[in-house]
Amino acid sequence: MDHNGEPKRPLSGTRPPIQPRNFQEGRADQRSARPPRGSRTYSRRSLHGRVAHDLGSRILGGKLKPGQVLAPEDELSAALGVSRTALREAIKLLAAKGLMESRPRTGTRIRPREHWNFLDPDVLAWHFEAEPVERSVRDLFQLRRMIEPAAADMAAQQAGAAAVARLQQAFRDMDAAGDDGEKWEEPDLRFHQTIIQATGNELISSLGAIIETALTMSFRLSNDNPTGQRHSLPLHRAVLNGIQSRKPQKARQAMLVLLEQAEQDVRRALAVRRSGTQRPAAGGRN
Amino acid sequence: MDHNGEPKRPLSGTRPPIQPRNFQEGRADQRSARPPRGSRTYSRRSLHGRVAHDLGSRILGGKLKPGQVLAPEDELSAALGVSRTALREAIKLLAAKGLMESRPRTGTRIRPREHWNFLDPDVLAWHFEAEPVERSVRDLFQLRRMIEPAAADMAAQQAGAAAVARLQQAFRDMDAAGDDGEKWEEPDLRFHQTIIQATGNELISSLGAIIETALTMSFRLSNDNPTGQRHSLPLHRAVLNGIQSRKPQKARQAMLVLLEQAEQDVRRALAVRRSGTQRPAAGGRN
DNA sequence: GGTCCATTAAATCCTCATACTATATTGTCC
DNA sequence: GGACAATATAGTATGAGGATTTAATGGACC
Repeated sequence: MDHNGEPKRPLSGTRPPIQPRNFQEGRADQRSARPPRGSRTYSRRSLHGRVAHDLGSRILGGKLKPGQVLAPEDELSAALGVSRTALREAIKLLAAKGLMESRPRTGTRIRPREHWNFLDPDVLAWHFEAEPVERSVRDLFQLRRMIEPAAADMAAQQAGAAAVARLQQAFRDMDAAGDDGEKWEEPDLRFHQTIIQATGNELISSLGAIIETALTMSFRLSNDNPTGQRHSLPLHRAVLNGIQSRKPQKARQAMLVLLEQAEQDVRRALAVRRSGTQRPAAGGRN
Repeated sequence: MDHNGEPKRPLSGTRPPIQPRNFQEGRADQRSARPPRGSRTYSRRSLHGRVAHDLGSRILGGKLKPGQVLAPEDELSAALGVSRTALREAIKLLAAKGLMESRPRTGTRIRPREHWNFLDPDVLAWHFEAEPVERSVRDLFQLRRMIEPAAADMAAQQAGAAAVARLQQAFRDMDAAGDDGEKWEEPDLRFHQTIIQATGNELISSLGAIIETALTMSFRLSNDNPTGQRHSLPLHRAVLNGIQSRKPQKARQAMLVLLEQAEQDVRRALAVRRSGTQRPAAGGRN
C-alpha cells in the first residue's frame, strides 16, 4: 500500500509548530492578559501543557471531531514540532478528561462528545474560549440555578461562624470595590465559593470550578461594555442576610434572584458584543 | 551529601512493584469482577494506567496526604518497578484530575483536597473504593437530589419522542429483570441517563458519570443483602408517567421520592454490611 | 552591623532521541 | 470459515542534556 495518497488524517502533514522553540510569551503574556489563576491543571510553561492546550482547544472548537483518528504519534509529533514524549504526555492529559482514547494499532481517537467531562475546569474553559455562545451561557446558568440556591439553603442551616465571617468580608470587599471591575471580581468569586464550601459536601465543592469559569467569563464580557456590578450588591446582601440570620428559604430565594439577574447581565453583554463591534476579541480593552 | 538519613519521603525506598512484569490479571479479572465498563478514562492494561490507579487510590485513600511531596522521579519509578516514562504519564493523568502538581526543583506534590475534582468519574470511583462511608453516600445523594428532580422536570417539558421511547424501553427492561439484580442494573442506569441526557444540557449530561458511580456502588452493596429492587419499580413508573404525560411538577416530585427511597436502601445495606459481617469485600458473591 | 539585591549553585522536572516490546487489526492460507 | 502470520501502532525503557525554580552566597549600601 503506497501511502502516497496522503490518507487525509487530521493533523498530519505540515502544521505550524506549537511554538517553535524558545518562547517568550510566558512571562509577558501572563501579566498583561490577566492571570486566570484559576483551577487550571496544567502548566502553560511546559511544552506538553501547550500541546494539550492546543489540541484541547481544537477539539472543543470543533476542528477535531469525535470519532476522528489522530495521525500516528511519530507523524503528529513531527507535525507539531515536538518530541513523541511531549505529545504523549499531552495526550494522557486530554485522555484523563475524557476527550480522547488511545489503543495500540488503532491509534488515538477523539471520544464521542458525551464522554467529554464538561465539568472539568480546563474542558469548560476551552469550551468557552471557543464559542461563548448563548447556548453555553444557558447551560451554565441552568446548572447554577440547580446548585447555588440549594447550596445557599444548606449554608443557612449549617454554616459555621468562620464561614459567615468570610462571607461578610467578601461582601465588604465587593462594596469597597465600587465600580472598579478589576477589584470586584475576586471577592465576588470568593463570596460564591464560600457558600459552595459551606455545604460541607465535597462533590458540590468541586462544582466551584464551574462557578469560577462562569464568573471569569461574565467578567470578561462585561469588561467591554461596563454595565456596572454595583446593582448586584443589594442582591448579594440579601443572600448574606438570609444565611447569617439562618433563614434557608430566604437565602435560597435571594440566590435565585441573584442568578437570574446575573444571567440577564451576561446575555445583554453578549448581545451588545455580537451586534455592535466585531473587535478582535483578543485585542484589549480600549 | 550522604543521603543516608533517608529523608523519609513518601514512596521512597522499597515498595512492592506495581505488577512486576507480565501480568495475567487483565483478562481473568475483568471477566469475573463485572466490567465497570463505565466512564473510566484510563486503560487497566497499560502500565501507566495501573500506576495511576495505584497512586490515585492511595491519594483518595488518605495514604498520601495533601501537601506531601513525592519522591523524585528516578527514585519513585525505581521503587514502583517501572520506567520513568510510565510514571510520568501516570502523573500527568492524575495531575489532569487535580490531584497533583509537578514543578522543577520542587518536585511533585499532592494538591490540597479542595482542588481534587470529585466530579471526575475516576476520582469518585477511587473515593468510593477507599471508603464507602456514610458521609460519601450522603454527599452523593445530596447532589443527586439537586440535579435529578430538576432534570426530570426539564425532561417533562422538552424530551423528544425518541427519548421518551428510550425511557419506556428502559422501564420495560427493568420490569422484565424482576428480582435478578444483574439484569436490573443496566436498564436502571439507562433510565436515569436518558433523563439526564434529555435536558439537552451538556454540563448536566456530564453529571451522568456521577449517577453511574452511585448506581454501581449501590448495586454492589445491595448484592450482599438483596433487598430487591422490585419495590422501586412503581417509583420509576411514576417518573416515567410524569415525563411522558408532560407534567413537570409530577415528574420532579416522583424523582425526589425515588431518590429518597434509593438512599434509604443504600443506607440500610451499608448498616447491615457494617454490623453483620466483615466479609472480605473483594471476595465474591457467596 | 544589618538589610537588601544581584549572582551563583543545586535539585528536580522537562524534553529529546532511540530502541525495543506488546497488542490488536488485517490479510492470507488451508 | 477458521487458524495463523504479517504489520501498523501505541506502550515501555533508557540515557543524556536542557530549563526552571528554589536556596545559598556574597557584596553593596544604609
